Amino acid sequence: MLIATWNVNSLRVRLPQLLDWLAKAQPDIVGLQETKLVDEEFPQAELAAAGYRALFTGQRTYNGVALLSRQPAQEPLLALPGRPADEQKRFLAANFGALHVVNAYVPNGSAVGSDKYAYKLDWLADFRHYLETALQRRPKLLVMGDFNIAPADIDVHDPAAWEGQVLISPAERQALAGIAALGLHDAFRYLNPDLQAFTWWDYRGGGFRRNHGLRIDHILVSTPLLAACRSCRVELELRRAERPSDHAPLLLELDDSALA
DNA sequence: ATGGTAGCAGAGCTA
Repeated sequence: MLIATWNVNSLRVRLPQLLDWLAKAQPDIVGLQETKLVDEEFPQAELAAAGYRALFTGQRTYNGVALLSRQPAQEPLLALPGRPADEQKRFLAANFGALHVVNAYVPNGSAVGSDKYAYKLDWLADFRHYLETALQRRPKLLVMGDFNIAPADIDVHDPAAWEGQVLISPAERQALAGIAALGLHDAFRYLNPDLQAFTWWDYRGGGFRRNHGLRIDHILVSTPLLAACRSCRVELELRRAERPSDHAPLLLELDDSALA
């Protein structure tokens, strides 16, 4: 089975690309971030026609996440437990057989030391707590999304230029390491120990053309799923497209035994 | 060079 995560940066704008890509790549489960759509405007019919069911929780202008799947999701969860009811729409979870799937849009953080940076670290603490409890109930756990954190210097095109900046700062990396320490493994790095690859390139300054990117989108898998991981790669074609998202999809090929 | 581009919304914020 194929599992993918993609920050679409407006599902309204990217829907034609998404539908083309679903038909081509045939993923089984897809986590989307930054849909920027209220639920009433979610393109449920178009996705159903393409063979995908959808869980979604959206808001206007900012945030919004969706979880697409060929098979129906079980026990959907539309918000991160422990956060206030009026929270930003950044979290979805559901079960597919034995597999517990989490899709997250981690706050960007704006700038180190800002209020948004503090919000990011606070959100990550609650996120970690959720994952810790989820792992106890559902040991086959897959966590995907836009984490807005580059785990190590190999994941940064110019670590010296980025030193101390948001997305790579020590506190953010420690928060991600704390999640990894629960027993959640970075599937891309596990399968490609020395490969440099990016999932996001700034729209500004010809970032993609110059390959000035970061690897900030991730798929984490719990230890019982490691043996089922076959391959993990970045879908660069969608970043090359006309009017692209600033992120490219990340795909994980997982043995079907993961569902059992 | 504290810029640059994209999306939403219709000016300024967020990324």
